[in-house]
Amino acid sequence: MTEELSLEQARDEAEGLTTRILELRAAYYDRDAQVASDEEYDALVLRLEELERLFPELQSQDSPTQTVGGGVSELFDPVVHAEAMLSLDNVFSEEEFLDWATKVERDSGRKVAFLCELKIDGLAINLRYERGLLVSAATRGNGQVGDDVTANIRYVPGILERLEGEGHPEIVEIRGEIFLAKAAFERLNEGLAGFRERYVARAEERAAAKGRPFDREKSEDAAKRRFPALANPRNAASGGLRQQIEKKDDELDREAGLARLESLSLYVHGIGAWPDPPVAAQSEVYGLISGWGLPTSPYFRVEPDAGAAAEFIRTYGGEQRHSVEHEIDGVVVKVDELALHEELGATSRAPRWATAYKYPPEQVNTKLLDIVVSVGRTGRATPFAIMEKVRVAGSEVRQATLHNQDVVKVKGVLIGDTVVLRKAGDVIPEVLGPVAELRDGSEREFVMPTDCPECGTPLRPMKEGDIDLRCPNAQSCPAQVRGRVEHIGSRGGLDIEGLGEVGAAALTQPEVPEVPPLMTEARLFELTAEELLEIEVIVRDAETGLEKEDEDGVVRRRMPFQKVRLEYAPEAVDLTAAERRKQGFRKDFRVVEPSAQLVKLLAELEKAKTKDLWRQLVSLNIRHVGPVASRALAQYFGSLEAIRAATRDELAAVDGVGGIIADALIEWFAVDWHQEIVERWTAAGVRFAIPGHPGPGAAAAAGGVLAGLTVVATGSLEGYTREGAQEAIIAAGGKAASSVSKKTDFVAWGPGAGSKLAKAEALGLRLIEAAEFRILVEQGPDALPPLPEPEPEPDGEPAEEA
DNA sequence: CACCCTCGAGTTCA
DNA sequence: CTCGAGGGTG
Repeated sequence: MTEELSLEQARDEAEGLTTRILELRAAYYDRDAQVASDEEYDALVLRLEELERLFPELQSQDSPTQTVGGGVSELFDPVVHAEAMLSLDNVFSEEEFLDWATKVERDSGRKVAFLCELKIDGLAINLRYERGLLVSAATRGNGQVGDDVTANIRYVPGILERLEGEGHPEIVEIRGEIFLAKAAFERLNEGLAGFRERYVARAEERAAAKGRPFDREKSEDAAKRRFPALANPRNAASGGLRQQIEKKDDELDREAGLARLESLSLYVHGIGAWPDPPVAAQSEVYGLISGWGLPTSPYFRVEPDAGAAAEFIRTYGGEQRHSVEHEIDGVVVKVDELALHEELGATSRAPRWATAYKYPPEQVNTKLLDIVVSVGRTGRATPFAIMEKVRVAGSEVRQATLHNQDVVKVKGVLIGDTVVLRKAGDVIPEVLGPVAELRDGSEREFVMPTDCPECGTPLRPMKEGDIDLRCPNAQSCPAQVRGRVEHIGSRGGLDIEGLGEVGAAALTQPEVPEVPPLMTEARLFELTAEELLEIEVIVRDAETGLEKEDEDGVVRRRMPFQKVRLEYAPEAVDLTAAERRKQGFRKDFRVVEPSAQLVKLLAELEKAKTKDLWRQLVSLNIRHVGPVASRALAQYFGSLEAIRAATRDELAAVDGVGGIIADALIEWFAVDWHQEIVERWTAAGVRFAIPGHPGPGAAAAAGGVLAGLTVVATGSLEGYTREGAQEAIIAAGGKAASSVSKKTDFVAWGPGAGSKLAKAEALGLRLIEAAEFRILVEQGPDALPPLPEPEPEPDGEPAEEA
């Protein structure tokens, strides 16, 4: 998909396609002569799907791609709506919205008030009442004809068989939205887990009764297929309403089906054709409907002008979006005055007096192309999803972790599935689950490999009962060595420039046969320019993946002191590790364009030899020994030799170190190849000591202006790097904590501060900014300007002022 | 036995 | 930056 397409072009094309598809469908349902071949129809739908993948914001619930199996399903009787359920035109930005509002005001020739309401991400429904009695409930379908779901709808709370109150017309179509509230969605998913358990228990009983053997695993799989976890509220609502509830004779099936229906909610938001309404404004219609006993949304407001309406849109697009009980995909803005509806009229597909402001989707559908397994520095084998690139919550996502094989199973995703993707906490991509309705049978199950994908060693759990599988070949598994070397070079470790992801891969990847790679990190500090100069990689064409050749033959470039740009190579994904290496791919990347920088890396390595002891300790990659424990140990013992010589009790005596960490240290030092690392690093000149340290047990002279105080820094503090701020706190004798708790004394914050600042505010902690932070670490807390007396009264927080 | 904290892993962005 | 796991501390 290399086409360049603007959003506008795509939208125009999608609208054309939508119209054409709906026409064809209508023709089909009117039993008209076939106006197009099935292939032509399919091609239209395919193209629309492709556009919606490229531009998820074009996707809407009334899109023909969202109605399964070509719109109105054969499983349900068709219902012809008395009045067509029009869709709404969409706007995607404040600018577009204001343009629309301006036009409406101009066409109206007077001041217009707008009714704003949250657009629920659910299913549109049309309820037909005759003489106050519910006669049918239908989905929107194609706008003209929908699916009859009357049998199901009766179980949805809030639906009335008979309208209450007075004054309803003889025949009335009431439009609303069926949805699953977020909390109900959570509860329903928990409930489904219960059904799975009951299903398995029943299968076991039945097997026992018949004296047949019982295969628990198989039964659990069957339970998962029968009562699958639900991916997201919208799909769950849609699936729930489209059950064949009356045909379910199995007790569990029926019960689960009812639970799904009873979890749904309804809000009504309009009335179909109604020639002489007794009210003058749309907002009053809601009062009327409420009077008949049907639920209306509490999230609506009449705004006096377009500016106020835009404010409403902004409010619910931001912070408030998550505080609403249900998912929101936008705001519907209607002209409030009913008389104007007539005047403004409608186009063939949408009224002119209303528009839908669409928020950027937080959840999108995308294709799960593959599930591959990677091994990290600790040897843990982690499956992750490779998806068709898709934009979600403001960035493009292609990968998401699936943690382990159990999570893959629980989520129920198959390779080839269309999956629902979101960003948890707006940052971390997460696969929620499959859209099972869109399966075509070509999907296949993910099988967790039994062997390490990089070194072939059989994977196994570390301890009995562990879900995580690990590669036990810690010493020489390329993935683990690479990971450890990268960790050594990282900022939290020895902070070596040039030894990041690429550098580590280049040094450890045993892909050039004539040069021995770093088989473990033991040789890291013995590297010489001569040796490094030998390492070469084959340059490949980014398009074809073929080896590049010049007049001397295959082009080879030197590594790793040559800067390399890596590019994602999807074609490498299906290869085994050995094949990948042979073909010159690094993991799933290919080398695109090398260029020079060696001396720098060697100089950096040289510098690292005399860096702080705690950094060197971190670089040994000992379980549970991160920067904090390392600092404590380094400060207390003063040298690696002293730590190595210490007993378990002596180690555990250090503040912040307990039995487990002590054990981890002792076990680490007992391993031969670990000792070799220490020996060779020492021989190469790594200092492993704090110069002038008096020796073990000499507790750090507790001093400094911040003694006994805990400070957390968050966001960017002017004049400090993230690291620098921590150093400053520690240098002043304070504790630099990584998370905010009520034991925190000060929270220094700057631009970009996130949840930590929010938490600090909630806890009522003392907040300081960069300038005050400087005073704090240089002169101590007493030098800070006094806190203004907190007003005992109104309106909470004092405004923060610079 | 509660907290509260750190570790470790994963991800994408500027 | 966030989460879960599992550590340490009071």
